[in-house]
Amino acid sequence: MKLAKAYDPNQYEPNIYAMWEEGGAFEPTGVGEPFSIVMPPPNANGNLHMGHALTVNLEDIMARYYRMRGRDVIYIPGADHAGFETWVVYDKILEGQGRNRFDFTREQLYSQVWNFVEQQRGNMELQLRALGVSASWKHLVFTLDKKVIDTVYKTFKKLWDEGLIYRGERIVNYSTKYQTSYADIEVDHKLEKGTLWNIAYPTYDKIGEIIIATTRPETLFGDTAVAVHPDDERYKDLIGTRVLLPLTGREIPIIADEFVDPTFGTGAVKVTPAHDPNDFEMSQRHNLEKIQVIDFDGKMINVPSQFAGLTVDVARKRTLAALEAEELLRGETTIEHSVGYDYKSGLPIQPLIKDQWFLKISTLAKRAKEAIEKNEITFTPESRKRILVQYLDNLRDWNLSRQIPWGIPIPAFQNVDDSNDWIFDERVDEKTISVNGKKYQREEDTLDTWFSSGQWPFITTDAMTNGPLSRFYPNSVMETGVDILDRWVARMIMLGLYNTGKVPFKHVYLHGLILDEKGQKMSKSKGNVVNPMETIAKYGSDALRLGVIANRSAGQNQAFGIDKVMAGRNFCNKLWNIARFAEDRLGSGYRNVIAKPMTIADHWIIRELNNSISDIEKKIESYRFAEASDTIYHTIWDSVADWYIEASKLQDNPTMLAWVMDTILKLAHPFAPFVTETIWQTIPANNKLLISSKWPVKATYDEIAAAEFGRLIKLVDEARYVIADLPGNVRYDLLYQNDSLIADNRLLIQRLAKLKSVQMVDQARGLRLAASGREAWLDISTKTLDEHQTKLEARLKDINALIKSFEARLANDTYVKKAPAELVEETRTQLEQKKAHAERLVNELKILK
RNA sequence: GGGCGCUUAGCUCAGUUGGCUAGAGCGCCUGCUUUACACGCAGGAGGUCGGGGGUUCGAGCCCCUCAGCGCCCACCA
Repeated sequence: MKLAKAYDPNQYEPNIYAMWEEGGAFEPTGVGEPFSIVMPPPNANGNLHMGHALTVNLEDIMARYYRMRGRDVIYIPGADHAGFETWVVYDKILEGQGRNRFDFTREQLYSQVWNFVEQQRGNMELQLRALGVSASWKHLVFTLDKKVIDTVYKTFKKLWDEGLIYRGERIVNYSTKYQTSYADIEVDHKLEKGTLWNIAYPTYDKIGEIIIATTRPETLFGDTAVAVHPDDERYKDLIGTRVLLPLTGREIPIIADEFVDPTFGTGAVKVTPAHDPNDFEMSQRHNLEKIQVIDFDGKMINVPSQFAGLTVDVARKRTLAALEAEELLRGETTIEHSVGYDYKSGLPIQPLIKDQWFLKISTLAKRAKEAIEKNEITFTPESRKRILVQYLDNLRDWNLSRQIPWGIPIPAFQNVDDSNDWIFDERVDEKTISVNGKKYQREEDTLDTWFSSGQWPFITTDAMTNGPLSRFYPNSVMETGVDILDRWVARMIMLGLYNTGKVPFKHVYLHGLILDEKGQKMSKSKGNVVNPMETIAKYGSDALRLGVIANRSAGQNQAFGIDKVMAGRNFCNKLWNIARFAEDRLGSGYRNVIAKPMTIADHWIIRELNNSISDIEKKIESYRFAEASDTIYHTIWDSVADWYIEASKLQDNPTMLAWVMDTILKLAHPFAPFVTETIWQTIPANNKLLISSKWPVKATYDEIAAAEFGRLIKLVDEARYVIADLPGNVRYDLLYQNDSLIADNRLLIQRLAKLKSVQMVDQARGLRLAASGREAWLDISTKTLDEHQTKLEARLKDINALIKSFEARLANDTYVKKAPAELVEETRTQLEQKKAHAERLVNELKILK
């Protein structure tokens, strides 16, 4: 097969992928030490974005690398029903149809969304294939698969039986837009300026008054007390008395509670148990009534008729106006406070009282913390470990209930005759069940998605049932975004330890966000999203992979630059052209890939590639992917293409060229899987797939020969550098005396340095190549030499500066004594070399004078 | 109120336990129809590593401090 001049990725990628998949290359071999990565499941219903591209590319690099290293690798793909996220999308569709969720039953909605997701699914999986993931499709898990639900229910039951799950009336973060409660973490807190109003509450005898301070006057209808600090002298006499709640005339008590900060506002605070978490807690302590005045749709209830049905904003204005009319406003101040917003709709979150299912978190969190502190799980970057521990320390009980139909139903039923009698039962498809002659009604809420995705590592590997994949639990690495460290990683650790007694994974690698070119977060609303599929169509999948991982360090947010992708595309083309060169030289019959070095270039390239092999191993294994990729790029481009290939044009050694090809294709494969496999397939001797072949091993070489070629490079470099400075575009003769390196490689040096000739002379003349220190001169005229004089002087100045700094270092006794002997020795050698170089330059300049 | 991160070439960023004569990609400048590649070849310019102080033989890296930018967590009305 004759390779085209330029690599066209789109022509090959789909076929290559199909070849891998059909060849079973993604399946674990069952041989070797297990290595496992579970993909954070992308939303089944959406398109992939750049963040996904980064995630799966990093994961796939590890999967391919360890597979080639002989490990028993599984990379398990997934698809997420993305409960609330998907629900928001579907809710919009309903809205567009002029309907809402209350027009349907839970079953109807569930099956509608199921169908909707069904239509979209597959799309995401095709996109993952385009990204080149070597994932085991056979083992793909969808977050609503039966085995997921079964395991989740088992976990729920276990927690229930052990008393860790309870139902309680609590203040929850409520989205009035989507009519569901949120976890604490789903609330966006924004620091903003607000008004603190002082409002007078008349004493019961209407003679005095107590002034409270509040940012939410509209909730006063739900007040059931006024609280002051027990030690506050100002209010001491009022404690235990009653005040009249403005606009209603209802009598409420003045209570004393340590919670109140006497220095804030007026030192007196209204207590609204149904709409404020602190007030709720006070109400528990003081046995206060809870009156809900904001309904789940965000409108006022249980208030005087002129306020009923108003939205919160309008109610606030009217309440203030009414208070004003009654002359109860006592001024206002501006304060900065944090307000919770719905992370989806951007509307304020209403703290509301609701019966919800909670998971007691403290024992789970404590265990997770211990495992992390004992380094049973390690982190890249390491600094995130502390953040996670801190998070676990402050975690409160987890609200598991969501009032959305798209999710896993909570398997709980309530006795219709005894509201306190709840039982666990998995028959969630039935509205009512009867147990022991009693009738039970099902819970209509669903579980928070993170409750099920928090169990992902042991669900996907069937660790609970000891299935064939259970050897892959704990997972080797969990790779995901820093942004879901607490909401996902923390929960996987807690639930993993709880359920299996083992950590769910041994290492956590966290990548940063991909920002747009200006450093802004990519988002649909800003319209700055770069679609990875478009990038692939334009530059190829490998180019995207190389571009997206380039120059990126763990945990660090970084802008996406198309120039890196273009560099990746160019690299693939370089690789392609190296292959074309090899094809020319080797024809189609070579199969011997045992390195048999003959020339000094051969020895040198073995040394270079040997170094790269260990370097890349070290970097991948320590999660420094960008550095590993950079090493491959420069090894192949600089060492192989620019030096070795150029050298082998004159001194060819087919077995070596074959070995070099073999080695670089393997080294580059995890980072550019498509182009390397494409090339591999053009080599007839390779009847196997590259993806399934073994990682390259080092070859033996002669150090002296390798060093010789190193010196040749130095000479050529200097010749090129000097010639580039000389005027015009002239080819010069290189003269030498008594120099076997030059004598043995005359033609090679001539070609590489673009010289007219390389000749041995008795009498030297022209310009000595002073830096490389060889007995070599460029044969240039005195006139040209003269013109070159200032350049020489500038170089001499630089070298003298270096000499001075080396000398100063060596003159320093403590340096010589304290620095490692090796380093001191190196400094001495460098000094000698620079001195010799300077001396040669001085001689050149003398000749000119 | 706590916590974290960033500040290195014109731009986007690397830089592992301190050894640096500070790197990459892109951009820029000068040459090149060299028979694998212009998605290329050869050469080059460009940095007081945010400011100040300290530790050390030696600091981009460690410590203190100041400034600017960004992020996360937190139930103070």
